[in-house]
Amino acid sequence: MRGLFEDENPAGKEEIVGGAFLLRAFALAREAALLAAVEAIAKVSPFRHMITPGGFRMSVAMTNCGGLGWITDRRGYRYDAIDPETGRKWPAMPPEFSQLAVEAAGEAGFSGFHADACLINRYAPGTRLTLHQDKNEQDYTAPIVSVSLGVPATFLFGGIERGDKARRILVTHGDVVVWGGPARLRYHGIAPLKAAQHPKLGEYRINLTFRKAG
DNA sequence: AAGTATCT
DNA sequence: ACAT
Repeated sequence: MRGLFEDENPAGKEEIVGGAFLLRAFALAREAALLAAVEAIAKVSPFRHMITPGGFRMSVAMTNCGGLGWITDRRGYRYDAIDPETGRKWPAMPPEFSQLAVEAAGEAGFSGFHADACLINRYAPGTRLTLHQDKNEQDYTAPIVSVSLGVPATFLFGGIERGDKARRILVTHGDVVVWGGPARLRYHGIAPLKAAQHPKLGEYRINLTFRKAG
């Protein structure tokens, strides 16, 4: 039974499939620090809509922090230490980000996770991310840690092949999804965001995705 | 194809 | 299906 307010979801761990876990409300107590850090990062490296190799503008607005940032342009997908929009290094990974990532990974059974990249995605109503694999990282032994903030979204969690049936999981403010090991290369995405309002983020959803990219 | 168009 |  859901609470009267979306943010009242009780904390808890649920295994989605082998190697993938939903940590409900895991980041909730840190929302103020996380949102302040996102705001500071976006002042240095603003959210922008990147272009896919196919020449399409992504509906999700993105920025990064950490030693490496995920980027896409007509040449392909990759990680780079330099923000192509500013010509400077991505903002440093805030300590509260690193701490959240290692703790969430540990809670899911992946000890010693040290993220060197954090992709920050901003979703407006209607924005989506079609099913894809995270496969631009150097090795796949480290898990992926995905933190949801703001309006609720439907997280799509599929299989190893694109055509595999995807599970639909409602992720709300403060929820964290961690996947690694046998689930590391599973397809995943976000269904078109339904219009809603969040007290702190208005119409937006923010997602922090931590990786060991290098 | 981390996106879009088009068809059932 | 398409084919950066």
